[in-house]
Amino acid sequence: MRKELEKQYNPKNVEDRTYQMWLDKNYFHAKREAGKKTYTIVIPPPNITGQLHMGHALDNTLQDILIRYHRMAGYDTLWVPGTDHASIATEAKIVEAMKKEGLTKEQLGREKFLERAWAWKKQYGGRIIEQLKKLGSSCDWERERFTLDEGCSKAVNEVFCNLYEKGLIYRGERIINWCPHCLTSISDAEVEYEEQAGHFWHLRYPFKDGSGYLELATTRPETLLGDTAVAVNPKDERYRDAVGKTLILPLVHREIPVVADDYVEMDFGTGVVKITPAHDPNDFEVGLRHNLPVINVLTDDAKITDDYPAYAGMDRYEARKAIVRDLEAEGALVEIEDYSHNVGTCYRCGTTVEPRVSKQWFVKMKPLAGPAIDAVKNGDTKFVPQRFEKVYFHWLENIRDWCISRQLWWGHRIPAWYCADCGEITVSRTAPAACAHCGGTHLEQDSDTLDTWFSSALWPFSTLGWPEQTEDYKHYYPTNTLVTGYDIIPFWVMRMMFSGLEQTGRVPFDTVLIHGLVRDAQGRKMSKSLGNGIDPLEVIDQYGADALRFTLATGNSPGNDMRFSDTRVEASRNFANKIWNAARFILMNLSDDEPAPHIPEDLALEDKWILSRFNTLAEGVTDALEKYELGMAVQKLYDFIWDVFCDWYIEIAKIRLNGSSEAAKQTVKAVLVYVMSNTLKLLHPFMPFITEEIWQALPHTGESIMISEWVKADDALRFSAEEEEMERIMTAIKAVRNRRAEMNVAPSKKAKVFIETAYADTFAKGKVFFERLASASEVEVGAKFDGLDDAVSIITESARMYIPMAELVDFQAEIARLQKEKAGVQKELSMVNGKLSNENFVAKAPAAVVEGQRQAKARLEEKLALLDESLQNLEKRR
RNA sequence: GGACGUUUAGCUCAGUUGGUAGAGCAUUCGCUUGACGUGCGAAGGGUCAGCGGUUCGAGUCCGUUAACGUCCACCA
Repeated sequence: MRKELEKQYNPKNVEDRTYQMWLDKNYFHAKREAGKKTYTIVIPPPNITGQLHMGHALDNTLQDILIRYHRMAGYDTLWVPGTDHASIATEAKIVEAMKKEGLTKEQLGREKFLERAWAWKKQYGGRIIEQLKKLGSSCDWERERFTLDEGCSKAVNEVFCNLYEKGLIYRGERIINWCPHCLTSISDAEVEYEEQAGHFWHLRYPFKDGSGYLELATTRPETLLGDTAVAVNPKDERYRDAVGKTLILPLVHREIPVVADDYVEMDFGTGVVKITPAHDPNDFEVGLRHNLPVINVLTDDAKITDDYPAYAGMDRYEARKAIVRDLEAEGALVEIEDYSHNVGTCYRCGTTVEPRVSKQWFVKMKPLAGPAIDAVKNGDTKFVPQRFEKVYFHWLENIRDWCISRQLWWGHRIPAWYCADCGEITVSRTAPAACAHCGGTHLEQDSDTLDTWFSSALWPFSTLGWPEQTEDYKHYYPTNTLVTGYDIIPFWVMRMMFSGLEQTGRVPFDTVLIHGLVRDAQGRKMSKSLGNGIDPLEVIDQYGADALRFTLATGNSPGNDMRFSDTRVEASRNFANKIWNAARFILMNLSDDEPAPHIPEDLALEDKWILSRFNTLAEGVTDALEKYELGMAVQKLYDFIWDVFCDWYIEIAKIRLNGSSEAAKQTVKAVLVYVMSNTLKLLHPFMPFITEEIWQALPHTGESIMISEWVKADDALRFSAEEEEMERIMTAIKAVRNRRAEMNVAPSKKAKVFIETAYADTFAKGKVFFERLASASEVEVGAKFDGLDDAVSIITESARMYIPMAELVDFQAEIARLQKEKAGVQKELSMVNGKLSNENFVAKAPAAVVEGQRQAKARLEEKLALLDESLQNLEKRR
């Protein structure tokens, strides 16, 4: 007994069961099959802090489409899943949770804190994996990884030591971005700039010798405490004499020099800049050039240090007020001006970042950036769409050394030990027993951890077992496609590229497929603070995973943002339902012993037509997938299934299914099954659940659609003559429907149709279609009919049709209508003629285009002749 | 200041080797059509942001202007 399908598709009855079946059969597992080409994707590992959002849903839908397509197309396909420990984000969440219990990190201690972190990982890491499964992601769960697991940690240590040994990692005192809330350094990429309204405080610093003042302006008066110089441009005539003189720093009354440095813009403000090397990156550089002292005035949490008793313990904004007040009292404040400027904030918590001099670990970037740039320039890795190469190049070409140490506990601890005896550093892959320099045993490991992106950078190879030369690594590395959002290029893509090249000598992937952001229906970025995020799981619950996937894949072009709205998901849900009902119809007509899909022998016109159209579809979908045009592929499928297969072929198929010929029934059933089940294959990467469910219900060979063979275009299925014949018939049917609708004739009112045509053979084959699709009670095809002068006439390029409904004919209106139609045809024809009589066009345009125009001309002329003839007849009658 | 993107039907968007435009939704009209009203048939609606250029031919290539958006830089 064939399964009775419900009238509407209900994804809830299908999805979990189907996914479990795939898991049970182990279809997602890559088996390192000999002789097969490999196709590998490593997942951008979601943070364990959050849950799946629409961005993940898009990212993973695209990956799953590519993975499922390649698996069917015969590749040994691997999708490596996993999660990211997200050091700073996770640690912040745990600290926050602890705060509610009245606990701090320090009270708990490192070890206990890490226990909590691992418990967190277990709980939330697991949740996100479950969510990926709900989406239908066909990841190889046996190969699931975590950035902080043993293997990845080993890779991290290996890379750290390797770079250190090559002199590409160093420890040094530099100015870095410090987050006073997260209490850690962050990298340049982790700073977000935002425009803030602020002020310009104009100050004057007196010369020591009493010869007056230098006036300057600052946005951060509190840093005055750490000023160690004032700078002017060496070319600035106004201050030529001032250079080399000594100023008295207001409030502090320290003596500071006036230096000359090109960094100062003469045109901006007064052309005088106060220099605070400890709290401004540019000033730090100036300080280096002029050997200025570096005076740190702020604590970790951005409070004034005890060195300045008047302000000690005040946070930077309090101190600012106090200092401004005191400056005013001292007469050093000239004026306060409103000023809007960009302020760096922590991408994690939004706190204003404090540039700060601090001892940190860095990766020397210049030697690593070069090969990463070259690899994209010479095409070893390409971006889709290509324009994102520019973002990539821009970052690498302007890159500064990467600050990789973080004052956090949750992460890979830096494999460096400090010797209490000699003070030297020992960097080692495993905990050293003794100092490498003096042999002392009083070693203490660096308390810092590494930037979370340090381990992410190794993800394409660390997940495959590197640094061991594992079978997986040898088999699946380099990977093929990396799918990610454009916002993550500087954080991740770039770093994977230089890490892969440096460590493995090869690019980590050949293609980077970039997608945009998913925005809400108003085009706003989905965010927690706005509360406008749409939970993919709720969408799946309401409409099904296939509908969500289809929505995300459709009408989306690479690299562009997309808006997400319910009406779009509804359209996708309706599409799923349409497919479901097409299948239901086919199944209704099948017997229990229906043979597996095959192409029968005695094909009718419409069979050849649909097979030919299907063949074109298979070719187009495959082609689009190969070119990463997923939106194109899905559009082609939608159009074919709905407009071609359902609206035309199934309707026409009903004629034979209800007919008396058993042979014809077998043929049409076979074609229905063949086209349906093979179309489902093409659709499977996009809508895996419904396609599996229907495919299983249809006659089939094999266990599952997801491991069935991809459909290849086949020249034996190209029937261009039949396609043309069907086009003529379909155009005529549409014209009849159109005319009837214009005249408000109810479909139930059937009428005889006479078809005058030079294509009598074609229309003879299509006679029955008119009955089914154009409300014809009877159809006659002939070269010429008489006595139909009172009938409604309809003219296409291939035929003149008459419907005898004299009561509906108004001759005046009819003449006007035909004349209008004639004018239209004439206009088109003169355009075509214009082209064809243009020697340049005929000579230079491709032959196919010229030929197309010739055919168009012929068709238009035929139609024009038919129109003329009808008009003459009508004129005569009047 | 620099770079990039967007500007196509009322709305949201497709349109990839240049051959004078499509979809979904919305609107209007008609439909108990034996798979589906989450449906069927039909209709209206666009000088493809403006200007200039290349070309036989430009939504598509080049230049330029404008609006909007994003990223980068940061003149303190």
